[in-house]
Amino acid sequence: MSDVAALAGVHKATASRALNPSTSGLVNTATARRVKMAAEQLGFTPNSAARSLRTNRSFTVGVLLPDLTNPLFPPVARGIEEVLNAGGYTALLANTDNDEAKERTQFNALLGRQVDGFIVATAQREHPLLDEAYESGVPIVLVNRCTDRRLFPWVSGDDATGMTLAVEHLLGLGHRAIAHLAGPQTMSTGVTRARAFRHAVETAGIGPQSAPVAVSRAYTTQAGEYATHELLERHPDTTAICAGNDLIALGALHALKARGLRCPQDLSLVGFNDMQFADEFQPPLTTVHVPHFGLGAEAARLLLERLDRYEEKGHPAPMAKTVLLPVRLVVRASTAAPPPRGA
Amino acid sequence: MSDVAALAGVHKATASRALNPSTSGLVNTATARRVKMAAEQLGFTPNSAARSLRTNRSFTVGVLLPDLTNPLFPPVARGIEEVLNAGGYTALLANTDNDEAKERTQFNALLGRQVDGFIVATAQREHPLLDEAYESGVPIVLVNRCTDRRLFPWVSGDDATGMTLAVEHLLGLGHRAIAHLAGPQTMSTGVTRARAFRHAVETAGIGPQSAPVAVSRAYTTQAGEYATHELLERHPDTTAICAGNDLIALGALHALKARGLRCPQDLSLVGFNDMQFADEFQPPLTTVHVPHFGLGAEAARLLLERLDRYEEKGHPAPMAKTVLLPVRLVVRASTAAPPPRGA
DNA sequence: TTGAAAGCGCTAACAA
DNA sequence: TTGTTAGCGCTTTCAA
Repeated sequence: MSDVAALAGVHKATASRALNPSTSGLVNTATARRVKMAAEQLGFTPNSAARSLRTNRSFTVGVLLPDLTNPLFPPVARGIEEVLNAGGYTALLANTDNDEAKERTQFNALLGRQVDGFIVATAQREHPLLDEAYESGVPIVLVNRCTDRRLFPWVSGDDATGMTLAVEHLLGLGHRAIAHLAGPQTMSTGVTRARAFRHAVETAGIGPQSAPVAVSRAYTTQAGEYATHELLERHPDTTAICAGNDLIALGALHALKARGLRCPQDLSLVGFNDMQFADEFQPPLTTVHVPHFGLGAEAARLLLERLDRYEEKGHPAPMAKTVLLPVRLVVRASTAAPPPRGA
Repeated sequence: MSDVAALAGVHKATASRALNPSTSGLVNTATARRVKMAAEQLGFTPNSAARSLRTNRSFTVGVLLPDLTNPLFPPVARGIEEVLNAGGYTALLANTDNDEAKERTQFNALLGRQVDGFIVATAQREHPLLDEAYESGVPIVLVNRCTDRRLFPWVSGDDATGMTLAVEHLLGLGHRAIAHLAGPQTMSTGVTRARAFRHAVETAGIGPQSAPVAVSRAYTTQAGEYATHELLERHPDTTAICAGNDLIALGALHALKARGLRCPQDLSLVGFNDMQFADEFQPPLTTVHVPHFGLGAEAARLLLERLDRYEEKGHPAPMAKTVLLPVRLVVRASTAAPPPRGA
């Protein structure tokens, strides 16, 4: 930087001002141009560590994900990356594997790296770490899941509408014995979708005994498979299943095969999320499409907004606003009319 | 840090020494303990920007990937993350979308963030950016793909053996008209697998006319589908296909369906990589399993080694060593004996 | 074994 | 509009 200043024949402070978009207005246009030329010529790259040290901002955002290997999250990460990069920020991804201790470690490591804020996709309904983080005042935006205490801005797909769409689709096909394979009830997505399911079947005049809810202990294929067996043992007359997400639905598919049940001829199945390759399952899965890239992008936008206000006016009262992105039902081959009665 | 030093009753330089594992040997054991207690008590986190500024190292590594959304790369990223974190480093992931300009931008952005080195999964056989990077001396390790100029250490699955396994499996089932849907020949994986294919069929005494190679213009479902149609137009008597990767194989599956061909009854198909959900395809895909997590982990290990040597003795002659991890064939339902002759 | 002091590269308050 | 100066928090050389 001194070299650039020297080459341009100005003081390094002036060079700094010229090179920084937010302060380049303070400098003579001609001088600024001269400095930029010099910087270009010398291939100057500002030292971000020095800048961070001085400004107390790293232009870096920590992103807490359960697991990059879950096909749900790469699109979210891409959406976040896209918006953050455009704003001059970099995302630091960290996987927590749904492990509270690991999450704490990652969170602290990220804090040590002076991240300016967090985007968190790992929220549980009760979340001590997030409660503490709230007290500390770090800017945080939640994506996909939220905590019961609505402390932070939150971006999600419109789960309730999605589940309603799924149930109505099944109803329209003639199903009257519809079950829900709910996700874990420790997560907001698990209860929101289950609640919407109950409301939708009730509205259709279907009693709880014809619309059982089984809870899968995780959003995984394995847990979904297990829960399906359990469900069908107790409710063998079920003709359709709404799964808490696509992985649970995939597990259900496995369970059906194991029981010699055909999908959709014997039993219809609807997933949730429309994750990558859901259309390659056997049969291709009818599911609720959630715009995951958009979720990430919007979450990043909210955080950037907060970060910029943070910079300008100090700590504003954080607004725990909710952004629900629209979802739609994608009908594929896993749903059909129920088998004829008594078959 | 000054606070910690004060609480422990020592100078901040001593505190620094006590807290840093590599210099804590220089300090009295009792003093060191006292300092650590104080740090704990105050919840002290060292400012990484200040450390970076002073030491000229960020303990950060840039990772260039084509696209996180391609199921190949999340496991690689996880392997990298695991090893890097254990060594006190953080990975900065960047997606290039196979776009040279975007890659350059990302690379420079990462350099601006003072990364200590790179792990690159985007290598093309000819790669100007990597040539320049080599001149500049930044530590770099290649993963999965490599350049023709073997400038950097490189970690990959044993593609040649994998392809041989695939061909031998097909041969064993009785196939004598085997085609290869090669990946782009601008990438090392594309040519290595194609070369191994040619060698394997030749060894089996099958002439080139019975073992055609069609080149897919990308490692995507779409490109694979297109290439399959092209291949089958010209070689309708093909009874088995070795695909350059699983996405190409998936495209082939689509093409077969479109042409009214059944897999594996009419045509057998082998993929490459054993990506997530390859076992959910219709039919479940026989493919060559590549240990992607291991690839990432090993690449990170090589880079860390280089980085540590770098620190200790200045710039050593970089060794362009190659590490090939073992692969294995996973037989599923997309391969079977060829249809009876004349059928 | 510890303390003193300098300085990494940048930005921002203040002065000119 | 530009220059001067101080200092962000840490590490490291040198001296004690």
